[in-house]
Amino acid sequence: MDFLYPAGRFSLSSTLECGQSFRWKKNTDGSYSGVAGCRALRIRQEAGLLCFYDTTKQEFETFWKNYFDLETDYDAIYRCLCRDETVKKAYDYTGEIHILRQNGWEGLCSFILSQNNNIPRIMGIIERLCEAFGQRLDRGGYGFPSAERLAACSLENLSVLRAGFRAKYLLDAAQKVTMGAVDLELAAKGDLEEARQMLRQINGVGPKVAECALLFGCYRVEAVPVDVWIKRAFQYFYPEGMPQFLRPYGGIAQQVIFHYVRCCKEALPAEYRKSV
DNA sequence: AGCCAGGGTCTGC
DNA sequence: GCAGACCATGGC
Repeated sequence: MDFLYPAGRFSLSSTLECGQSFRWKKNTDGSYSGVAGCRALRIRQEAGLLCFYDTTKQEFETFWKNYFDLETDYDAIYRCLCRDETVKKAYDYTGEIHILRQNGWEGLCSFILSQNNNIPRIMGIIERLCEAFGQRLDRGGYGFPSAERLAACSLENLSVLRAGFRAKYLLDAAQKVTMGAVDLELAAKGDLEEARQMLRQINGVGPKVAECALLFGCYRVEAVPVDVWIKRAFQYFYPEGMPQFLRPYGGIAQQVIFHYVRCCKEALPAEYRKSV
């Protein structure tokens, strides 16, 4: 059974393609198929309406509404953020990106695997990770494997992922989460600076990966990951630093700008699209 | 062939 | 504190 929901200014395509989740694939008919947690979904947006395929009102209300963050007042957030010229330009290009309320463990793993890597390959590694160690789902696809399941693996077991040097980082994360040295529930609620330090105990988790895990895995919207694109973009747009008033939603501002400068060739002058 | 990809670690000044 | 080599893999 399908379920329809009026989505206001929400942009499904930008939200799913802006690089915050690696589990959604666009189908030839324009819909998207993906898995979150242990649930598979096909979804499309048409004329402002979100169409959830093969789901129920019940599942929408208890899961997908929260996952797509449809109850947060993004109108108010973007009204504030768009007082900044750069965010306004980016927003006009990308539309209303939501921060997905993804699982913390999945977010951590995803961005450990993202380091020095490109998005298509990250998607492939995560797909193989789920196929090899996750749970097969009724409606097709595979759930994301638990930390306990991965902690029981050896490095050789993970060789099927072809994740390269990142495999050992994944194992260390699985072990520390399983042991409780890293508590992702706490990272979602507690002091942000303490959460950063906790995550950076993990081998292979530096400033950027920690920030991504916090923003995209723990919904810490004040966390601002700085990768090479954001570094260049900020040098160009914010030579004096990001305006203070953006900070409470700095992660959202960052994400809109990230998607904008990557997708729109005119967003940055050529000398800022390559190193410094 | 060589460079790059949503970086991090380790070494050497 | 900071630059530079190195890390696996795959696409262009």
